[in-house]
Amino acid sequence: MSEFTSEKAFLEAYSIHEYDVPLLTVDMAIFSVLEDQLQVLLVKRAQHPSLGKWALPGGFVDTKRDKSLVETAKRKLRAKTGVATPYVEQVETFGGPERDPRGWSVTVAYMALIPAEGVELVPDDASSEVIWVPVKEMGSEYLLAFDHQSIFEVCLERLKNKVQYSSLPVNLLPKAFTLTELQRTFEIVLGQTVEKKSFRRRILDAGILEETGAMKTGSSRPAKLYRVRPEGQAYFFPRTIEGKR
Amino acid sequence: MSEFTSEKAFLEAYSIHEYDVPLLTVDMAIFSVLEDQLQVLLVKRAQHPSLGKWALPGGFVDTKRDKSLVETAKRKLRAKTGVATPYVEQVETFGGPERDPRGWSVTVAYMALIPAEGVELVPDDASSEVIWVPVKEMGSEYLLAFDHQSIFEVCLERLKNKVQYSSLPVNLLPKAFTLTELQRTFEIVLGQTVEKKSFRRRILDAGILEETGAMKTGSSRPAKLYRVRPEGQAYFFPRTIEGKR
DNA sequence: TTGACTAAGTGTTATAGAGCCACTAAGGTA
DNA sequence: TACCTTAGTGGCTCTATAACACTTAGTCAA
Repeated sequence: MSEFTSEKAFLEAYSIHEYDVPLLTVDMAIFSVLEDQLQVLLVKRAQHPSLGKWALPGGFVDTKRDKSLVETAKRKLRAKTGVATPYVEQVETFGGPERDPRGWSVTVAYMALIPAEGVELVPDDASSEVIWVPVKEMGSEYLLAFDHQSIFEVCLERLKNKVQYSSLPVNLLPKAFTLTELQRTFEIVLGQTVEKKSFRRRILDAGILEETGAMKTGSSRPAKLYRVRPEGQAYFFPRTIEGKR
Repeated sequence: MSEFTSEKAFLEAYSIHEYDVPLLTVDMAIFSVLEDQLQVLLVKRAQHPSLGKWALPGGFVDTKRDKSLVETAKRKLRAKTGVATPYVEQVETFGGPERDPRGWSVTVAYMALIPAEGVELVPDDASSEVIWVPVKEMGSEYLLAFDHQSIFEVCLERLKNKVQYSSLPVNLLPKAFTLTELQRTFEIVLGQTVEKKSFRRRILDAGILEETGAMKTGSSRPAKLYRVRPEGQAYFFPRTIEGKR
């Protein structure tokens, strides 16, 4: 039932402030590979609540400018890292009365994958410090604000899961890379080694890469350089990596 | 920076109503199989806005009672169908300035799978009618309120995708069922036939079912009845169903 | 120049879980 | 008792994976 006869009358009388609305934020787990380790980006909060604590980057939707939730996420990411074209994926939305001291709150969690090279971490007025932390050190060394530890764990699990059947890790590498570098990146995210021939066949047969034409030279046999085709950023393989038998 | 020295002082001065917060709702695509067809539950809105239009069931979080978002979803589902233990999965969260005439709004979309038998659809003060609609008729026959058509499509796509590598459709059947009935349910959701032997091997080798001991008799050879083991409600197969060669 | 070293890249077989299809089994019914 | 229908199986092919030894192409030091 409604006491309003027309929708127009209803909307004119409507004010969101009369209702008990939850607080809404967007948080991100931004992953990259540095120094042969999977790392996640943390910020030190420069604002209440939990001022001074480490947290996943995030914040409020700017209802004046953001046209969607993923825009909010990308805006936050760009502010911290300068990266304009990340791989971004919505992971899960968490809500409850206890997760934020300000009351019933909801956060939409995203994860992002970016290449480490050329990224410069920049603090802003919401965060006094911005750092990369190896995921292995999470949980012990760094105590996160709110429920960010469990949000981080969900994002990490999602990433580790997807490595097994998708090409997602290509988004962690620079524009051109060798197959060995790609394999190493997969291994770092997976947490185990993979067999060289199987890996190369899997990637090459998928047709998600193309040769740049250039070679990477070093102290041994030069390696072909590849780049990702547009459709290769989120390719799904017909089977998972099975791992050792 | 913050003008408050302590978090306590900050929280005492904090009022959510000073901020431009988005509207938050929870919506659900509730699926079931009736009359050999995959169907989705729709409600006719009894409230502004979009009064009188068809929509996915959903509504606001009850900040007094709900302890999490999935509780909100389950509460809505139970109110409409009476089903207390559905399979529920969060699908995606949608937000934007245009999707609701009341302003910048966010909806957390869930999908649910329930067995059709024994379900009684009950209207309440938010919905004047509650009906099952075959998914094939969606888009043409029923025009949904807000952006519910595209939310529905995302949920349907997620379901169709997951059928290929998970046991989710077991949640669409009553407590005991035959392998042929299970196969038929998979085929209905998949939208194509599957090969009998492969299907049985796949399901049985997974160890997600157990025999009830009883048989289903009819006008031909009796069939063994199975029930789902607890871990079988969301089992993931090592490979997808490949389909015809 | 050459041989050792290193990392890139390949040939080949084994394996697991899928598809295919014809077969047998067990009930009803005329 | 013959026949129909659906349940359930045997055994083959096919495909993408794992395994592992092998070849190739560069650097570097003697």
